[in-house]
Amino acid sequence: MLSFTEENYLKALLQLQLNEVDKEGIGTNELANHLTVKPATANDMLKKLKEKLLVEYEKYRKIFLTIAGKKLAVEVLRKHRLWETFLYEKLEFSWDEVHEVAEQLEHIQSQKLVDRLDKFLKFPEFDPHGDIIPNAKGEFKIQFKKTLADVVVGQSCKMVAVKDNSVSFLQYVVKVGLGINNLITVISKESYDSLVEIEVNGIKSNVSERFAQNIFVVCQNCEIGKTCPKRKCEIKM
Amino acid sequence: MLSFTEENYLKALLQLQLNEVDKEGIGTNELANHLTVKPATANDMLKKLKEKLLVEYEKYRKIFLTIAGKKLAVEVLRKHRLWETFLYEKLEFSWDEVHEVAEQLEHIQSQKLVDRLDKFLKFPEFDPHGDIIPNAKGEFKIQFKKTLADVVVGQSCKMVAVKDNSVSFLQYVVKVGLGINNLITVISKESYDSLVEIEVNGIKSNVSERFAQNIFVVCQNCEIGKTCPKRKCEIKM
DNA sequence: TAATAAAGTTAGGCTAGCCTAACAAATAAA
DNA sequence: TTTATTTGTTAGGCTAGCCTAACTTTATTA
Repeated sequence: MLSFTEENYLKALLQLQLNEVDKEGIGTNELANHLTVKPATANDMLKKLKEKLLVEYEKYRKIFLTIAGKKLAVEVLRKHRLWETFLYEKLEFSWDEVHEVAEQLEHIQSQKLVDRLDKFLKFPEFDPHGDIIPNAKGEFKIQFKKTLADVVVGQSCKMVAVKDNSVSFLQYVVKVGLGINNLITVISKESYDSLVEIEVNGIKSNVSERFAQNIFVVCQNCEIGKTCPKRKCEIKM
Repeated sequence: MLSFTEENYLKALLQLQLNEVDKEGIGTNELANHLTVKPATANDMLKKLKEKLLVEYEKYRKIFLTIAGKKLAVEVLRKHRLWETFLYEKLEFSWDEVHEVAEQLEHIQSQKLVDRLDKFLKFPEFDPHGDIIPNAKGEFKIQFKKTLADVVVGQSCKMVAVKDNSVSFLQYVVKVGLGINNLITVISKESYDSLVEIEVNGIKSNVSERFAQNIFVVCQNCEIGKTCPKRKCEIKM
């Protein structure tokens, strides 16, 4: 059983991990800053969490959550977002009031409570802020982070999803010759009008920046559901 | 702002005060015992609470809550019972499961949360154990004092609450076939081993004196919220 | 009322989680 | 590549809340 404080450290690590896309690990200062404690304090806790096999961490190196640590952190996040949903939907709290109270409620220890709350709320997928609520198994519905607009010139990537689900956009995607699992290479980017030149199946075309921002991609080595080898494109969770 | 621990001490003092009607103060050992800590520990906290003007207390003397201390304690009790009601009515917890979780929830700090929860539950007057929920002003309406052990042979009574909220006791209550609002008739009392023979819904069983002392009852003429016609079943706060 | 038992207190010690100050390593810049 | 800067670590100290062991006061009972 973890203390409130331990749970907060794990949650902070998860949030930092999710926040920034191109991130190989989290720093002690960064973590401390996020929790508004001093680095020395965070350091103490990191040793403790390492001892408990909840973080991967070596002196002077970056911090990573272990599978076990991540699982626990996700559970806290799940509770947080379920409570936010409860406060917002059932108790008529406003959008900006829910967070503070959920910070407290997320630490209540009772599996049954979480399950029943989830059911009571009809298994919501999103909290009042539009953030995804992990399901009972701790799975986030996959959420991609990297878009075609993030890919640098000369590199290739794999299309995995679209951000915009409108008919007009989807039709446009088809017209450009794109589809899920297609390999896309970024040939060039024109800074003047922000056009992106891409090549798909040997066919070159130009798309706008806005278009590129609505195509989710992963690097070529990525496999859905697994951690990105470079820890970059991955997928929220 | 009080810590969880301080709140628990105040709540314990209030409960001990309420439990025994004719009581001139609470002892250190008694308090420590109720909280399952050592007397020395309770003593430390008493000094702190005295400093904060939440208890009246002199070395080697009995302990009393001050007005301020009682107010805070009642607020905790109110939250506890509101949460129990929420768990029972909205999340379908059984009545022996609610206590443990409410012990955690009662410490959540948010006046708005309490108010909204109260409203959401339609301002309940009683929790699932039949205990009175103090209103928003911290007023209790009534408190029971007559137990099954006080009922004389041949008379009937109505169960209105339990004194002991432990899981083991509550489960036992269920096993015996008892519940809130049940009509209980005392068939006989055995002076040799203090067993009480009762009949509920046509089913007879024997319970111990200790058990009987933990079942609050009112006479058949009593109506909740009104003064007992015989002025025996209820007490004021 | 004196002896014994029970209740209550003090002293000193422990851990979790925080701090500051001094130091060490890694990274960025000259 | 050496220096400066940033980042991270260690040592030592604090408080809250708990403990045990030794002691003191109050209550009980012979």
